[in-house]
Amino acid sequence: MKYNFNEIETKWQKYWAENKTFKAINNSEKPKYYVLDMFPYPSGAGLHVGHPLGYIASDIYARYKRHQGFNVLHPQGYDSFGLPAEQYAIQTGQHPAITTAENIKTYRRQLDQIGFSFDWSREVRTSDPSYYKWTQWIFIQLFNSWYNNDNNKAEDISSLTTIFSSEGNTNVNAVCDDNIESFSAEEWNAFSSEKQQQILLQYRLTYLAETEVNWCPDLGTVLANDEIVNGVSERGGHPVIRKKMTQWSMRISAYTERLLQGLDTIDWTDALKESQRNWIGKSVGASVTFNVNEHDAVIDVFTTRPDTIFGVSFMTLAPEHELVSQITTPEQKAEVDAYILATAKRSERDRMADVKTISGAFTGAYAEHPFTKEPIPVWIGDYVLAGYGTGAVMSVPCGDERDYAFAKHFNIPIPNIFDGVDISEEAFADKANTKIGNSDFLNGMNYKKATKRAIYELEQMGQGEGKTNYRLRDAVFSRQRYWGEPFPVYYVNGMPQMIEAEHLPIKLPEVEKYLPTETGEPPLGNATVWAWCTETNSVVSNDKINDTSVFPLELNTMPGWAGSSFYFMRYMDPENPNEMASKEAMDYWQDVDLYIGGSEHATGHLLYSRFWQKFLFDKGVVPVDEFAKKLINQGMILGTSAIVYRVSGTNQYVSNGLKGDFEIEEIRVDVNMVNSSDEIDIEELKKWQPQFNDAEFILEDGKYIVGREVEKMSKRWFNVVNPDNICEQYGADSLRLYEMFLGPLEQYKPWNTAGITGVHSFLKKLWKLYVGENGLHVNDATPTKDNLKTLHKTIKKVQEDIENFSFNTSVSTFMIAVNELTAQKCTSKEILEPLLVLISPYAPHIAEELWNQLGNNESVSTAPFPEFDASHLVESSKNYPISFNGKMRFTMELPLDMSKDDIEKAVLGNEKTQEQLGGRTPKKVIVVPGKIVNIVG
RNA sequence: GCUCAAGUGGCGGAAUUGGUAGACGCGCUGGAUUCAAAAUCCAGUUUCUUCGGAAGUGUGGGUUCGAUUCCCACCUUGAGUACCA
Repeated sequence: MKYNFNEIETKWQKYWAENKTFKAINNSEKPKYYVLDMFPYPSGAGLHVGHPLGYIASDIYARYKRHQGFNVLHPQGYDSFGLPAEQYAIQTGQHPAITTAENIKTYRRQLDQIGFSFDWSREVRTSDPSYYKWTQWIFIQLFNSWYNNDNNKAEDISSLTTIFSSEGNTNVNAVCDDNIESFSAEEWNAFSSEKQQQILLQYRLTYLAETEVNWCPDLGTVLANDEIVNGVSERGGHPVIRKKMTQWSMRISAYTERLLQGLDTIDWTDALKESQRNWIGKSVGASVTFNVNEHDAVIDVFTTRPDTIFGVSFMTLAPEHELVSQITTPEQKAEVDAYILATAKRSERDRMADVKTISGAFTGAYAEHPFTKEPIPVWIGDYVLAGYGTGAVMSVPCGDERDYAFAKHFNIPIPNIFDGVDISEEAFADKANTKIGNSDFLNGMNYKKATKRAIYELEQMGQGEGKTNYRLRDAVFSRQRYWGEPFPVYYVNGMPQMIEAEHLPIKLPEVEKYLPTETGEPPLGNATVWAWCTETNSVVSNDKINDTSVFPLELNTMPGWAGSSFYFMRYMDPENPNEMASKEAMDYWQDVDLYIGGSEHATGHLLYSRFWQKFLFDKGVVPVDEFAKKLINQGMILGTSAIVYRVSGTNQYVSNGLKGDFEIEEIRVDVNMVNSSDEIDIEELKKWQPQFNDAEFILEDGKYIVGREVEKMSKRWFNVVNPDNICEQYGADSLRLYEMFLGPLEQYKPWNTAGITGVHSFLKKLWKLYVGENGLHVNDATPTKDNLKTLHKTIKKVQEDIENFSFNTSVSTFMIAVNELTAQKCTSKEILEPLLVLISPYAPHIAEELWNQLGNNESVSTAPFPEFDASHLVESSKNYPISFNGKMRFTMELPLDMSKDDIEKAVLGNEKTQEQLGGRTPKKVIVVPGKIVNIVG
């Protein structure tokens, strides 16, 4: 009987689906274990071999945990709202729901053929109304909450209005907008309802505000900070400009400190934690207020070095700073205006790229130093960013490189306030080795002391206070797109109102066109049935809008990260129509034990999810405030592109080895036309694209050899390898083993189809170990010592590997085990049966088939993981390596229970040792028990 | 610029309390089988070598009887971040 992988794999995939082998139950005697993958966005291109890498790893772990007796939750679903489906709809008019459903079908087929142990009964789709009902529900919860700094948690908005109506807002310690006017209880109660709503918006955890946002004209939408890379949009690389718009925002700033501290409680990689820390960007320092001379104005600055306040010799404002026009003197106006114009013309990107050029302008105004009362010139400069801190800095040229360079460039004095430090060449920014001088009451103090004292003095004068600043901004939550969650919001007199939870979901309306309207409104502006009737509590036609009961609905939709910020909780109870998930389900599953996914989500999905989880925890909805205990980032599988070389200006193509003699252009061609020796099939190439139809080829040794380049697997490089082909040719088990065998999980590694024959022939050998020409040749023979040794060292190694996520090395371990057992002619069931359990997480189909052939009726996945017995590995003696002066010379068999002294005697009495020593007496003999004997002569 | 990670055969990669470097696989070489090919099996495969050995884990130092592993400096590559006051 041959190893017919196609037949076996189809058979068992069908069996698992029909028997619901991997269905997880929400209560069990067994301990729970939750293994989660980052769910995919179902793109039109389908899966390539790079996509399943993380899924295979998590599947191995999930199957391993089942063998260990855990009740395992291992779900999968689709992040199915998003831009590509919408852009496809704009081009073709096809409804995104239809294309998305088609894509999901392809994904499901491709995932199924790899043999994952997902519990598909728990599938979620973020674009499904029964799912986004809960996305909308969470939005309403956020709207109805404020953040109380006194007890450090989110509270219901009703507790805030209670305080307002009894004592006003002066004692409220909340995370809210800046510049809130204070009011008394009487004033609050006298405010109109609209005014009250306006004020509450400044406290709510999601709020509507006119803010400066990142507007991407080409995409026709605003973007969050994490969707912008190097000043252009992450998707498509379009330019992004700053623009003031009224938008929904999420008050994630309320959670900065808890998001930071929570990182210490979870087992995520240091790199990932570090990038979240950087993104949050905490810096501790002080805010200082400088009075502007001859103006009724103050400049607030944030500084991390209040200890250097006596070193201030000028101040710098961002060119966009609101005070600039107010304080600029008539003489300086022309220069300042010209500078502002020049910087406005430069794109964000130019400004970032060019950090060396120093530029700025003097406003003519002076501020007053809070202690010395000296006048300080006020400049503007584009090295100060409007978006960070207050958009103004106190410049201390002796202690900051940028201030130093600016001062040098404009000939501003550089007073030295550091004792015994030479600042004639560069600034001294070292906090640790500072002794302050020339600074009145700070003289002689170190950084720590001086900082404390300076803040104290500033507070005494009412000119400043200790302050912590964060880089993390509130997250803009509106998108001007069609294919996203609609907001459960309608407007009465311009004020947003929430639709009551019992009327959710508010389903996405049908539209004729998916593009924004001519007036710049989002695509939902094209909907004709998109108004809310408060009498019937339903969506009605726009033409019924009146002032009393029918109101316009919000036209924006939610961003991509909304639906992915709680899906891991919904998996626990995905069909529940009454709750996001039942309390029993959440109490049972608690959180994700192992989360595997790409590191590109470090500052997006993974930060927002933590934010929502903490909020839902505050509200008592979820039982824990970090959703994933452990997280692993899998690396990427790269493609190996194939390149042909066209001789410039001709239709001739030159082989790789000869290209040096020509002026050439590189053209990437489909890797599937190239064999493992980098030789391309010329006939296929000619047919592949019209430009090659009558091309001529300059060959080497009668062949055309392509060039190779390792890069991201992508359609545009024609280097995509489809898992369908691999499964068909070698089987899913080969694919699974090979993806693991390629290298460490976290690493980036190139795909090379040629290498798969190694793991494939291993599976054939494994099959042959069990099945011969005339059927199964496994019997009840008593295992030999060698059999047991092979089995148990394999158990030990595989278990260690899985627990350390070193899946690549256990594939080698299996190969060695099968080779050894084959050489030992092992037929013993006692050995061969547990071996299948070890292999089944990696290659489940073949394991299931052989397990079944051995006469088991239950799935192999229900079998316990074999127990390791060290006694089979213990030896009575060991080959000790003997070295002379550190050089390995020979080995010597010695009993394991021998004492140190006896080993020394035995070694020195040995003939070979005598030979090595050549009559000399050794100075020293070093014995490391169980390892080595070293003789020093 | 800063932060982090990594540098081992032709290639992917093994090797952790510091103890025989190159496991396992690909590729390559030779052989068996075959009319031939594929498949399969066997042997070999770090480099140099006067066949005794010698050198060898990015480079240069250090600690140690002994270093791929620990320490210092440097070089290279990759990732992240970037005027954050």
